[in-house]
Amino acid sequence: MASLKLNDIPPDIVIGRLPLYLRALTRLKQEGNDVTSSHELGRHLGISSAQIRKDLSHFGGFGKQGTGYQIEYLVAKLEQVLQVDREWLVIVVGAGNLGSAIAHYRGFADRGFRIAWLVDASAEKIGQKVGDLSVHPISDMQTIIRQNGVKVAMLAVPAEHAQSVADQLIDAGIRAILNYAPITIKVPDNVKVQYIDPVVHLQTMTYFLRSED
Amino acid sequence: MASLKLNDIPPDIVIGRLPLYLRALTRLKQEGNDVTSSHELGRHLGISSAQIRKDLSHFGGFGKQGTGYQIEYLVAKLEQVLQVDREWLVIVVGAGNLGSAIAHYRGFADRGFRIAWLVDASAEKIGQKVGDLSVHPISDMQTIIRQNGVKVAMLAVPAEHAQSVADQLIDAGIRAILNYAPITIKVPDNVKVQYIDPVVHLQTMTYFLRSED
DNA sequence: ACGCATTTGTGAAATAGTTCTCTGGTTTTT
DNA sequence: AAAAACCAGAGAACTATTTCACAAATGCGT
Repeated sequence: MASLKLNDIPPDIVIGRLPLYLRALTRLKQEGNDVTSSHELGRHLGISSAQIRKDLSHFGGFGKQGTGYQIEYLVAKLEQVLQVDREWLVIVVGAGNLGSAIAHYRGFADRGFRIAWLVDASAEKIGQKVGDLSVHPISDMQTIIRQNGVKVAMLAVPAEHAQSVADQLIDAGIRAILNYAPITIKVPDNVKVQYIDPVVHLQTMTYFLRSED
Repeated sequence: MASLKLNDIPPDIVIGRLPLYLRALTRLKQEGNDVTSSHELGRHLGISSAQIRKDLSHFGGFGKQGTGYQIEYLVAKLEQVLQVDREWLVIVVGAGNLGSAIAHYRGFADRGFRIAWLVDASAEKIGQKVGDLSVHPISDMQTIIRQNGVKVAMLAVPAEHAQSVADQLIDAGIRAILNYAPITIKVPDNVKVQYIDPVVHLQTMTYFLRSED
């Protein structure tokens, strides 16, 4: 297979920046650019050029001295590194306002993810149409995951149900959970979790809202 | 004023964890606990106890040897540090699926924020009811911000409009922007920005979805 | 009253991450 | 054709962050 050349073990924090590089590069491409440099990319992202070069160097030499990076090539490489050079099927748990908004969002498709199922616990939601999807009962959740080999889930249920739903997801084979519930969940080492809690971001910012300028 | 005792300048990364501590503490309180320890809190959050003690020590000694932390007291202190011991008025820009989901979400109120206005650029949305709010025209945005001294905004517009809307927000007095658009925006030093892009989180996780376990 | 188990806060040590600086190669300008 | 401007990659230096380890304080059980 020899899928990916690692010059050493890249720190997690580096992995977390790669999607940002990918996003910025895609935009630069859309704007008509064919090549870019660590300096230009850094300017777009508010990151030092040295950091970008160092980050990329963990995965191989993608650039050319004097020229910079061929955007198309670098995008392909980063997609390969992040394994989004394929399509991941995603199941969304919770068809409330948030789950529905996720199901409607058009921004997943061209970045490696297809929202393929939406499940909910409440009887009155079952069968309802949300965008292209119809809401499935949560009792079918594990079957859907197992039969389709789903590995990625988004969790948009109330905090009090997040842990038990996560347990069921993992039991059925889910290995990556994007958790919108404002609570830390416990998962085994072989499962990844990321969190989205807008209030955490807001509270981080209000800390700095002291000075009068 | 002498509002906050700082033993030294706390790193930004520490500030980013305080909302997580606050969230976990609030939950512990709800579950009927009155005191906790750095060890217990760390277990809930998947963080070492030493880190929690070190983080808190930047703002003063909130605990008691042998006993731990009085949750109510620590919550009050953290709210004070983060300045969420008051209510921040928030304006949401963009009344699409995402903006609407934000406007409906009940989780802001008890954590320091009140979603008070929802504005949108498209004529057909103006006047529509979204939860308790009605959609205002984006032409009123700066007036709303100025007249009410709004400092915090959430940005839920398409990527191509994010920068220009941000510029207008900042011009009107906004000092903290939570940006849901998948693009990095440029802001002056005295403005804080945080980003929420679910795809970035998903792509970070798929990197690790290599091994078969 | 005393010993033992707990627990904080903290300086020191250990890790981790970022920036600097230079080498070698490329492109553009004159 | 030479000079000047660019640029990636990488080791070294530097800075930041986390963990360790321990003194001092508290509460509990006997």
